[in-house]
Amino acid sequence: MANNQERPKCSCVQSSCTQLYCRCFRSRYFCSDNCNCSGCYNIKYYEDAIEEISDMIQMKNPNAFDPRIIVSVQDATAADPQSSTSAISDPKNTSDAMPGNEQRKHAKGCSCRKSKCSKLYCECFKVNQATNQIQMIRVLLTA
DNA sequence: GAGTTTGAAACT
DNA sequence: CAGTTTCAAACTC
Repeated sequence: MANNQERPKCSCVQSSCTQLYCRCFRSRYFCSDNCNCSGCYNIKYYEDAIEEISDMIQMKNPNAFDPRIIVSVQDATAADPQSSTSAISDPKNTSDAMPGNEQRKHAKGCSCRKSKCSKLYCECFKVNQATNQIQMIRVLLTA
């Protein structure tokens, strides 16, 4: 757990990594040494400000930081045998408080036009790829 | 490595 | 709420 395999890195210039443009910020990671951002405020030192800004954004758009986790179909059977009755297809089930159980997968559609969601331009595609890799690793570990 | 394309976020 | 602009990343050369 010490290593973050998937640390989103960014190259933000204008946003100071304080807007959702920034992948790190949107994923709620602090920018790291691997980032190429300039004027970055998304670091531990400015944690206070970041938190404040995040709060502001969340107030405007509660779904702003929702990870657009998508699909990961097989995961449902393996990790979540009992609660398959709900949560996924129930938007009214407030996603607010569910500590310790983050099996919910709400897909937030993309707006891809040209790439047909088969290029990394598509955020859904990216998430799928990441999920796929994680599953592969999990399979390897389980086997 | 510089320039283009692409889609998400921000803005009007 | 639809159209436009801004932004950072994926892609191309």
